[in-house]
Amino acid sequence: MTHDLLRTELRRRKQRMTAQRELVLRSFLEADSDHLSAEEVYRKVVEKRQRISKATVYRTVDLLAEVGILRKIVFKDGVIRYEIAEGGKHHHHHMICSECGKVTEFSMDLLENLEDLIEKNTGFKINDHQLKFYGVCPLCQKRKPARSRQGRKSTARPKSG
Amino acid sequence: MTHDLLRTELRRRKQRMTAQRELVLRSFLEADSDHLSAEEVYRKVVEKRQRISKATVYRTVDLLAEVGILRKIVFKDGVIRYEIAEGGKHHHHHMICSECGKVTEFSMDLLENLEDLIEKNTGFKINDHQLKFYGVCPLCQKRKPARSRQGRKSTARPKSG
DNA sequence: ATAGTTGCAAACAATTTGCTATAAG
DNA sequence: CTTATAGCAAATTGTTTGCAACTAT
Repeated sequence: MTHDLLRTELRRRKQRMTAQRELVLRSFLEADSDHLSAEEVYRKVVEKRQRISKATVYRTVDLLAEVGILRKIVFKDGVIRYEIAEGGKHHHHHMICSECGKVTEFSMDLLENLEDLIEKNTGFKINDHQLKFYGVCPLCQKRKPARSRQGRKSTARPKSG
Repeated sequence: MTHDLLRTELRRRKQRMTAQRELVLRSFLEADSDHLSAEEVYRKVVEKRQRISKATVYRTVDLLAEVGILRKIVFKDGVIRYEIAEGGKHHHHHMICSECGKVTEFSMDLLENLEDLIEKNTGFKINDHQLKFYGVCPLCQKRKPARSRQGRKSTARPKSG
């Protein structure tokens, strides 16, 4: 259970388990979508009529990432998101649709071996890797058979491309 | 020549070649380091005692990316950077040191085939992919043989981890 | 009791936007 | 001349920080 992992880690660090930390963790466990930004976590907690501040959310996701419960991921929009790390489970990767912003996951072991190879060749000590594919999902391909010529920004989110 | 490519594309779009666009493009061509943020481009231009505004830099890198001359990349700090796309040249990838922030490139064809495979399996139309390794470079490994237990943030840049 | 934690508001950083003056074609 | 573009400052967004009031342990 991720909860216990957190409690244990907090004890080791002489830090405390609080209602807010529980709420943030729970947001990820219950989330239909992975990849939550601090803002999204905040909204989820508030929607449940629980009390929390944004600053606490930022501090908590950061803490959970340090402890290894969450993993930080950033897509091209520059917004920092987090996802559950799920133990040392095989890495999954992300496919991001540049039209609708939908993120699809897929797993691939492949890169694990690569880490070792690269460590040997470069002397880099590798802790993490992230592979992302950017493209257009099947649905959006149907929606937009022809591409307009004017440079329009993605309507999926602020910024990005 | 990248310049001509830009001129041609601009003509097609009924847009104009300006001194500022030239300056931004030149910043990338002359840069010792790849991976420039808008802020960095701005500083480079100003250092050369040329006139430009930040807004123009932001608009221009965006334009250059749309045209395909630059490619957008974002590391875990959430800052949007750009690098020259260099024609359809084989992708290179990035290894980011979490201690000093240094970025090392390496190339790997491997993923090109993968794109096709994934397109077939998922129906996604893939335009781009990015692979990043996060770790500690050889130099920093020597500097910091033991890791401190207190959660300290990277000193390399604002934000990040 | 004693630190660690919260919330708030203010600070900061990165990026975008509205508008007028300017300059490219 | 006409319309795209630059510059500037103000607005937005995402994130961090200082500090007094709280609350786990």
